[in-house]
Amino acid sequence: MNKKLGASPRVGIRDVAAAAGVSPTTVSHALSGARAINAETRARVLDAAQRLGYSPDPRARGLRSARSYTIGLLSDNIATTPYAGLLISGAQDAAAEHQSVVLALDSNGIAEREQRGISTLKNYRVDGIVYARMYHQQVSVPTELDGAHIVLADASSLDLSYSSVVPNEVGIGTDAIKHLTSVGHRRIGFVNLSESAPAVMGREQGYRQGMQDAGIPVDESLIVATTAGVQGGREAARKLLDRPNRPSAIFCFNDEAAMGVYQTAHEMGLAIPNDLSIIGVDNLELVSRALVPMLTTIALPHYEMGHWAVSRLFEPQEMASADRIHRQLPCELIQRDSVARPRS
Amino acid sequence: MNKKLGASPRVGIRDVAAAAGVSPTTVSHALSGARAINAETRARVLDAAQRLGYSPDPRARGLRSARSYTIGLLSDNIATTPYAGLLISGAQDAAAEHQSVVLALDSNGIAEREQRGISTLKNYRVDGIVYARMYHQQVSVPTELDGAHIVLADASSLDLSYSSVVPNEVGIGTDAIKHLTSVGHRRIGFVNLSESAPAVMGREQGYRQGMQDAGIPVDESLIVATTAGVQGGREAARKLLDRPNRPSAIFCFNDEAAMGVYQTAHEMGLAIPNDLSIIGVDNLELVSRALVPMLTTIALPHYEMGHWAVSRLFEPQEMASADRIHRQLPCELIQRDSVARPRS
DNA sequence: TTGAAAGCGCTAACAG
DNA sequence: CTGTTAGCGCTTTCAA
Repeated sequence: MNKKLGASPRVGIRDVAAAAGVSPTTVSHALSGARAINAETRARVLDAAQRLGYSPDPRARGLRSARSYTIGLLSDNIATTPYAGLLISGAQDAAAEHQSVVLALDSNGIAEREQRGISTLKNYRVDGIVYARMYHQQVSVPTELDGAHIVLADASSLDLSYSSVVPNEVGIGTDAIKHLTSVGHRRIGFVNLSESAPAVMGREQGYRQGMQDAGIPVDESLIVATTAGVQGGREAARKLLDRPNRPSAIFCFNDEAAMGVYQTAHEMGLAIPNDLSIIGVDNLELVSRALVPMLTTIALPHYEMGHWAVSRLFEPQEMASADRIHRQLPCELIQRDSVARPRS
Repeated sequence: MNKKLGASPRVGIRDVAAAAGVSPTTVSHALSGARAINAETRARVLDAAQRLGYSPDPRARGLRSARSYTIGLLSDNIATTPYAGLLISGAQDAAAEHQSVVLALDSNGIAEREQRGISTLKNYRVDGIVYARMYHQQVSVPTELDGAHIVLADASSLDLSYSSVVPNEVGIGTDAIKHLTSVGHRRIGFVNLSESAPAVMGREQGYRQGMQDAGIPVDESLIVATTAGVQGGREAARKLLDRPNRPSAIFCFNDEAAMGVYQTAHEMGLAIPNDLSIIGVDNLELVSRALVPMLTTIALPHYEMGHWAVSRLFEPQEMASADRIHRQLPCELIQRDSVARPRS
């Protein structure tokens, strides 16, 4: 007991070679498909490998072929942010499709930890790096990463020399408004953050676009910028609802803000969705399913971003050409119970 | 541009050896401390290594020395569960302290994915495995892992042949009750889950213990088992509060249940904390800070469990002896605004 | 206290 | 289509 994993003398490529009556080279190529092999020989090798439970040691493989079969994932706070961990899951799945694995390192937003993370990834000779953020933001890639094979996830950078994948922020706005106008709303408030981030700008643009698409002139007083968090949502709702001609629906920057709007609506005796329809962004199940009534919201494609980023790292064009792709992924509207047609 | 990471011909042990005027062997030993080296020579080597920015390739190292400098972390849904990702952070930090890295694989609760994860970890020749769960539960370690070097995190198993680390569930209960009784509560409700899990049993035991410690006989009708989720909290609160002699405080199995209790209290026109004090477990910031008033709760030691588990893997005793440690970590009470002394 | 040689498990380069 | 040889970068043996 307490043997090391694989203590039973691991079967190596020589064992398979012996069993199949061929050379190790042939086994290697039969398994990797790197060169043409007689079909029958190949079958014999595959069979032997299977029987012996052989699978190549990625370290030895990498040592020789200058690949590590490992992708690095450098993030700020993803591991500790609700559901953003899905980005990691997506990355893992994509890596697995290429017989690779992901080494996820979370800097927790601390610069020094990021530095160490970069060193670690370099040490482990990762084949590529996903540089990710927990929410869509503009980043500048650390210079220590220069020359590395990098894709940005849930982040974009000023210089466009890295491929990147982010949510379609404008689409989030237009989809939300489209959903609201389609059930009859015309006075629609927008609770936005008072920061300058891609998500903030994009969703506002989408809001304006959506209103325009519905032929509704934008009433600037219906757009209120507030601070992050539930508290911000409460305050913004107060401004929006505490007036004679209040909106019949509110599009919230995220679910947290929406939660604040719920609270204010409750205080004011407004019934959701009949007196006020609400739509959020994030699909934080913990919040959106807990609210009464359950919140209609737009889910961010975390899993998909992680998957796309890693897949991209494996594409030959990414390696070869200078053409970078900047992809915006669509976001899904999750219909629950906080939207209804307006009264009257 | 677009060179591979470390394309600039990486400095190897030979370069350092040349620069320091010694053999590669000496460099290796000077850096690893595996054998005695003349202090001056050693200094020269260290200096050269530093200057050249050398650090050994873990793959080559591992290939020779039968270690991979990699710890595997096999979990069910940790990456996608709010804040449980902290367990991974803790594991990473502990691994870094031992020049290692963690390969985190999330099965998403799918058996087939777990199987593949195990194969992957075996392939990568990890030095040890943390078998983790997103919440404290009883597990049986897959037989495929037999012979591996394993520690359980946020999980325990029937056979005690693996070291494990879990939250002190009983302590959670006694701490909660102690806090409540210390401000004067005597009729304290307990909203528990109707499952049979270590957390459920442990917290109830802690509740009883806490009441006993305060010299208060347990009123069985004050303990109500309900389903998981906010909805369960709402129903349980209804049972507890809709009676003449209602409790002045409620200890909730978790924050979600607490959220449900808040909602019911609101509906019934009960003011928190003055009419009803509430205490939760989990410290889901998204929930506990969002509620009005903010929720007093008990935080689970996710980070610490991850850290402990990996640290344990590196301890020689763990390797050598059959003595397994089953550790219960203390949990911190986070005081916010949902507890006050009862109305006379 | 140090160095030279061998080899971890695999794949690339070079034959045939 | 297949095999032989060499060597990835390091650490371990063995020898001095």
